[in-house]
Parts: sequence; C-alpha cells; structure tokens
Amino acid sequence: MSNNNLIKGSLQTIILKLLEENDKMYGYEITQRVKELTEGEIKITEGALYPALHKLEAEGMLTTEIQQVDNRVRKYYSLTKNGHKEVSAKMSELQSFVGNLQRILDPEWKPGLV
Amino acid sequence: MSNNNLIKGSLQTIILKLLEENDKMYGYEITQRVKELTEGEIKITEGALYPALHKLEAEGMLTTEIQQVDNRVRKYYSLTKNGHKEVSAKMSELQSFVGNLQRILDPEWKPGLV
DNA sequence: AAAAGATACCCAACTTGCTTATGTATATAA
DNA sequence: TTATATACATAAGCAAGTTGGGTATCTTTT
Repeated sequence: MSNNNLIKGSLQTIILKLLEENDKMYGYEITQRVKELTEGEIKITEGALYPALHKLEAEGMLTTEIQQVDNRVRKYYSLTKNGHKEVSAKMSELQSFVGNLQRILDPEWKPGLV
Repeated sequence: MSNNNLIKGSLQTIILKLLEENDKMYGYEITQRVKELTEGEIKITEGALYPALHKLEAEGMLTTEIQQVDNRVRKYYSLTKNGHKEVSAKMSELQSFVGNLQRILDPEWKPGLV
C-alpha cells in the first residue's frame, strides 16, 4: 500500500474480493487493478502482495496455474471452494469494522450515509 | 481489541477524534466510550491504548493532567495545538482510505452510500 | 469475610503485516 | 543505452498491535 498504514489486514480481503469478481488474476494484474480503481491512491507493493498470495494459497483459499504469455511467466490465482466461503466472511468482517469506525468517529453517522 | 486485527493504524485517529469531541478524557474512559459506541464490538486493550497515549504525548499531540478522584488517580489527556491540527489530517486520511476501500470492494459504490 | 469484578494505571515479550530494498528476467520506449 | 513496464520472488527491519503480567482501590456477590 502506498503511504497509508491504515487498516492492516484488509489486503487479504481485497485480494479475495477481486478474485471473486474476476475469477482468475495474476499478481501484477491485482496491483494494477487496485491502482486503477483508486485512481492511483492505493498502491499495493509487491513485497506485501506476493507473501499475502502465498499465504492464502498455503491456507487453501487459492489455487494457482502457471501460464506462458509472450515469453513471460504469469501465475494465475483463483478461489478454491474454501476461498469462496472466506470472501463473504472477510467482507462482512470488514464492513462491520468500517461501520463501527464510523460510529466512533462520526457521531452523526447512521447506516445509509458515508 | 476484540477479534479484529483491522484496527491497526486507526487507534491514533480514534483517540485524537474522541479528545476533540470531549476536550478531556482519561485512558479508561476512552476504552469505555469506544465499547459503548460500538455496542461492545470494538474493545481497546490497555496494552494498546496506554502506549499509544504515551506516544502521542511524546510527539506533542497531547498534554496530561493528573487528578485525584475518590482516592484513585486519573490521568486526563487533552489535545495540544498540534494535536488539533493532527485530528483533521488523520481524519481525512482515514476517510479517504475508507472511500478507496469501497471503490475496490464494491464496484457499485458511489460516495453517498454505505 | 472472602472472592470476584469494576475502576485505573503501567510494562514487556511476542506476533503480525506491512515497508524497503534487493534480485532475476524479458520487452519496449526515450 | 538507459529507463520504464511487465512479472515473479525473498529478506531485513519496523510499527502497532496482542497477550499476559503487575499494582492498587472500591464495590458487589457469594
């Protein structure tokens, strides 16, 4: 992530959610997608991403598939069955955390507003 | 903190914001306020809180004032001038990060919705 | 009366999840 | 030919937590 050390632990959720929407992605693609979606505001570093991918794979959330594209190796990741389950768990965990944050930081806040 | 490792990095912001709203708070009071506001979902541990308070004080964001209440010592914290500045900085940093998170995790999301 | 829990502070060992820096390799643009 | 983009990876170090311990007073429960 670029210059913010905020909400550590959301990287896993980001990876899982993107893979749920895209079925199959490789590491570099994930960094670019996040950069796109946030207009360059969040940059996932490779030093954070690859270990996270390896960890999720070791935990049985992801499977990999190597592809050769233009003399370059790509490692595609996709969700396992457990991975699919994990997405919703992580998502509701994160959404509930963000909701609680809003309750603390913005006393005016009610669900339905940013 | 209860079961979420998501809070890392946002604890400082929470402390600063609560102090902006309440002018003067002591450590234990902060833990209770957060518990209240989140209906017990977020519990700030003392092992996290006190070092964070000491660090913010060392950085010149907070000043302290000891009070004796019912034979018990309370250490009240309040924002310094720099502390007041820091609140808005941290707040907009966090809000922008949360916005970016939504953009990544919920492609349907537009500012104005949760 | 004793034990448990709430109030109120603190510290230290440890773990986790990043950053920063480095390495390999190919292709393209300046 | 140097830098930038694509594409993978690892390792040292750091910051911010968790976990578990300690001290002390007051109140509630057994």
